[in-house]
Amino acid sequence: MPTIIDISHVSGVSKSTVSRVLNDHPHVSIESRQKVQKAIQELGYVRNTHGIQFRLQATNHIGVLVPDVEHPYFSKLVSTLSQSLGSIGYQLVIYQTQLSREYEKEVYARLLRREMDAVIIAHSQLSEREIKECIGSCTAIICNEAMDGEFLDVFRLDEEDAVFQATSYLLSRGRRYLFFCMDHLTPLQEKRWSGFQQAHQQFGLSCSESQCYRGVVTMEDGYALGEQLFTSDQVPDGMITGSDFVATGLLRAAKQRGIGVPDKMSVIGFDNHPVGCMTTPELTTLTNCIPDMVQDVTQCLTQRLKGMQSAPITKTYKASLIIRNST
Amino acid sequence: MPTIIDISHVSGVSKSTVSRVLNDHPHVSIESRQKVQKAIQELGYVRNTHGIQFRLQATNHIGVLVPDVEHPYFSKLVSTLSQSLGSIGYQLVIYQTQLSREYEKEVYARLLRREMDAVIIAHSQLSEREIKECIGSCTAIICNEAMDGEFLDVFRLDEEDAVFQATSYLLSRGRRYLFFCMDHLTPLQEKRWSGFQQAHQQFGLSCSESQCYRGVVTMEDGYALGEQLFTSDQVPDGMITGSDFVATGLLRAAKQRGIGVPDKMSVIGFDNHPVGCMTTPELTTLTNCIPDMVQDVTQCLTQRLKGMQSAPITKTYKASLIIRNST
DNA sequence: CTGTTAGCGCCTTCAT
DNA sequence: ATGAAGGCGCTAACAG
Repeated sequence: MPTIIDISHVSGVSKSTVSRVLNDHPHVSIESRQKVQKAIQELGYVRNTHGIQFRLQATNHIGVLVPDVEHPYFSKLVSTLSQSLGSIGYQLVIYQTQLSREYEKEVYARLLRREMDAVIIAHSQLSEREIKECIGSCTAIICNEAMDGEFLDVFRLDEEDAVFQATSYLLSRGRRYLFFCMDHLTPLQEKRWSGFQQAHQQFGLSCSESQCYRGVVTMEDGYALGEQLFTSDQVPDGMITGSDFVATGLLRAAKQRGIGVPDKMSVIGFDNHPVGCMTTPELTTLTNCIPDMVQDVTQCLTQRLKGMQSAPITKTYKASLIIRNST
Repeated sequence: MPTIIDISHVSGVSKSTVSRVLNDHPHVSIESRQKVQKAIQELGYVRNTHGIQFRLQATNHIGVLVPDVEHPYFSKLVSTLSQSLGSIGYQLVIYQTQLSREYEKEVYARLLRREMDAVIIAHSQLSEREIKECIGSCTAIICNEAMDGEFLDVFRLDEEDAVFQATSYLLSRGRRYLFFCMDHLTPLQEKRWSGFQQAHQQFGLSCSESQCYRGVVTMEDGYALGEQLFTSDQVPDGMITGSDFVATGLLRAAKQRGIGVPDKMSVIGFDNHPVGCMTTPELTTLTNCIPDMVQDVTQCLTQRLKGMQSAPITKTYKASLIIRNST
């Protein structure tokens, strides 16, 4: 494999000049430039990224922490992030935690070792303080997870408000026995539950922990929960879910158990996934904020990697309720 | 940032010994080991991955080429690959081509520059020969795409057989006017179309290009196609699709247009995604082979990266038809 | 078991 | 506009 030294020999200039040509520096004579380019052609030279990364102590790789990219929300997020970061020269490396705290810490250890230039945390099982302790002065941005922004930049949906909107809407339509399903247990999901509770409070109604189901993530989970719930003697008149997929599973179970939607029961999804338009009835849902969030995260990240030292930035986005036929 | 030199000073051994401790080499006295570990503690030393990668000329990063990770098939594939490779110390870097030949070539250029140790090609717009020309002696494995295995290792579903099975099944049940929808135009999709044609041939029936729709990828695409087809005067009595999502869209359109499934028309999906159990009727579908394929790809990749020089390996997996209520 | 030594390929000051 | 020189952090012969 030829190196810039070989190029410098063949082209008759110094390796400094070769490097300058390679990096499009100004103040290189056209003549030198051409000699170098000719030598590059002749020798079939390709730059060795390891040398560059070593010298610059940067990889141009950004890690992203997600529970699992198979989850439609996270695959959308990863797709959008990869596009956005790719367009400015960063590559996205996937780290699927599968909810393991140990694995998550391992990723932060890799960050310390400089295996990546920064990490985007879309899901975490640690507290913001714990994360900060793990990463030291490395760059990390919270994107999606509902941290407080005490130590780190945070970009997130107002989850509390989102579920508050959905819950209030059902309560305002006279529904009185609602159930809520959350995903994996994280700060984000707790905020959602809090929104559920607050809406009840606002209406002067009470609700209890027994109306909250945890660990309901997939279509199958939604279906299984529906099968259980709709054959019990405590059939709800409204369900608020963590994703359109879960809601789809619930609709399926409701149909099989003869529970009319929206007559007897309302169902609200989350994320405005296309699947919500394919169900019968079509799904009322909450929008997420992936496009805006990714854009802001990308910008913030580039600033931080350039060395910007300002206080942590927090930005919150509002969901909107898209009303279709399941409510 | 302390380096192994700092450690060697503090611990009173040479940097070689420090390196040996760091890499768990045998032939290091317990005494030295302890001194080094103590110094590492004291100084808060963390290894610098750039130095290691530079020295070893390896990144432990594997690229994966997909059209888009938002596509459920590819998000499943990426998820499984990431898990499998992660367990043996490789990280997965996403490259979404969005069907761009130029971008794909750019990724191969990065491979040449050693930005990654190898690339897994799950989708390509180039011929196998073109790919080989781009990557030279670098490591690339075809995983999913239907190449011939002339130059590269290939792990793939027998797409022809899969669609042959599906088509034959419908023809054997008396269906006579079938339509086929394919995804993006790639060798893989052409094989599928070929399976469709062969099944017709086997039954002594003819079929024409007009029965083949291209670029039908998402639920919305399936729905739009259904809307178009089912309001025309050429309503098919069977549809074979490239994914369960497309099939779901078709079912939706059929329902809206009053075309009974499976009475008037059969629909067959692909991939055995959970969504196929949530539709009405439940979807007949073809299995993919992601788990087996990923396992074999992982093994092959490690061999290649260890320097194995054997002739290209080709392995083909068979799909099986899962019959539910849409046929 | 340990230390010495020699780079891996590149970028970047500092001269000129 | 160009060249010389130094060094980023680490591993792996090699010699003892």
